[in-house]
Amino acid sequence: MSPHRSRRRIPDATVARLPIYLQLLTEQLEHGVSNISSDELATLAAVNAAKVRKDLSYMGSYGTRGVGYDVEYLVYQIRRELGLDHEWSIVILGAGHLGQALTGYGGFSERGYSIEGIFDIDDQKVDVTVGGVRVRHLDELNQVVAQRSVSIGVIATPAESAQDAADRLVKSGVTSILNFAPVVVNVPLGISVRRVDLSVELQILSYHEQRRLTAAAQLRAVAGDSVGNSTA
Amino acid sequence: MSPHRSRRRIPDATVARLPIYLQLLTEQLEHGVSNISSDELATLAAVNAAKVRKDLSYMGSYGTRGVGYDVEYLVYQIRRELGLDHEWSIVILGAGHLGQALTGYGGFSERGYSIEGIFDIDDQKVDVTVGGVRVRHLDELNQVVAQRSVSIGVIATPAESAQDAADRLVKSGVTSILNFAPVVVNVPLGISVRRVDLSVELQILSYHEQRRLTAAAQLRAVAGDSVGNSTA
DNA sequence: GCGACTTTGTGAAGTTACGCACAAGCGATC
DNA sequence: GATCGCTTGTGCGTAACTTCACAAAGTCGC
Repeated sequence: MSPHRSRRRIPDATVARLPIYLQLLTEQLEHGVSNISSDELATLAAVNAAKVRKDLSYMGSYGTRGVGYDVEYLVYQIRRELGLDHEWSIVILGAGHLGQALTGYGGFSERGYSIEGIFDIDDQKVDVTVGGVRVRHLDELNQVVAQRSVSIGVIATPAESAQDAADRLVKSGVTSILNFAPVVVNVPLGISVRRVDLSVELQILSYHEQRRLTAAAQLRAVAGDSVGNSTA
Repeated sequence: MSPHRSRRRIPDATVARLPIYLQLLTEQLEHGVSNISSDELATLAAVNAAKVRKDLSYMGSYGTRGVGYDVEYLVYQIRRELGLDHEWSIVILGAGHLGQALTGYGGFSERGYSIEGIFDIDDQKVDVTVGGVRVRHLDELNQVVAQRSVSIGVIATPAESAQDAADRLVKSGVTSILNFAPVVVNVPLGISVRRVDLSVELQILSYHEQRRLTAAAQLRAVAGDSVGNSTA
């Protein structure tokens, strides 16, 4: 997939779990926990302990046998691996509820993402301040991206404006895009896009709920059969 | 994992993709496209065509060789499989920006999720109307869940209130929980929880951006070496 | 109706991820 | 400083997922 690979490649599945570990470990650190075993971390993350150890081993071996891992050092290593050891400048396009929620979402600044600007095309929203950040007009995007060397853009617009937002981001020089709008946006080669659809997880959830319900119904039907087997 | 399995089990990886297909197909339908090939759908979803065909085959074989798939029928089948052929009643806990964004998010109602209530513990927020829904006090939760037979609860509270929200949801009788707060919540056995951390995808994105940057730096270093090897 | 062309459905091969099981290593205790 | 208990790091078998490749099955034009 990726044409570039430095010395040790970390599996995608592991990369997807690192943020979870990082969050749990940071939490533990705040609670004064300075050492943790793979077993404990596995319980917190609801995964297998061997998986935790293998995941962590991709970053080098930082645990002590018989003891566990130093939480602070682990946090440092994961942050470094994820590129969170320096600030990332990001911009948010769309100052609706979602844009505002993202701006106010502590998880971003907490992890080293600095919101350099939130933009909207609607003059009504421009100049309003949300979460300490003044909303700017979309026309100022290029300037801000260039000046603050922004490399990541977040699309929080309605679906119909998402492609336009993506185009403007690309033109401004952003190289990675996080798309919260429920559409697939087209971008030139070399630009990374990741999509987050807030309703996808809900649908996965209802799929399982659905199965649970039908399974229960079938059990009832079978039980009924074995008693008065008239409905063969 | 799941103790129940009806006739044909659909792989998790496929279930996770079905919502994407559904959304793309619905979009196509709106554009007047009535037939689609696995190849076209694969391009839209940015995946392999064989994967699309295999995914769709788990729901039974609804395509026509030499022609493709009937978009409308496919939409119907996916919806049925995901349990979207009937309405799901959901409640949202937390009326902050995220809760409001979710309430106003078209993707929910569009797919058959009916927001039966949005709740907050803060009296300041209670009785305000967001997205056509009046914010209620958390104390009314049990009543609404019972009356409207709600089975899915969404947590959109700050991290520190998430566990309390989960407890209240479980007590009220909800059996599936979608958690947007960046913490892991504990629930009794038999309750499904899925977590969505808005910053996880951002971290995966910056991981790749990071790698891209270091790969480029290494290339420059190598190029520099071969030209004027003074910076060994 | 027949041949050329298209696209599905799916065995089989290939790839990635998971988890067991255990040797290796570290700390503590006497 | 040897023994014991605990936890890491990882080789390896297995499972899940992806992709290839092609026969089967359909359409279309003549």
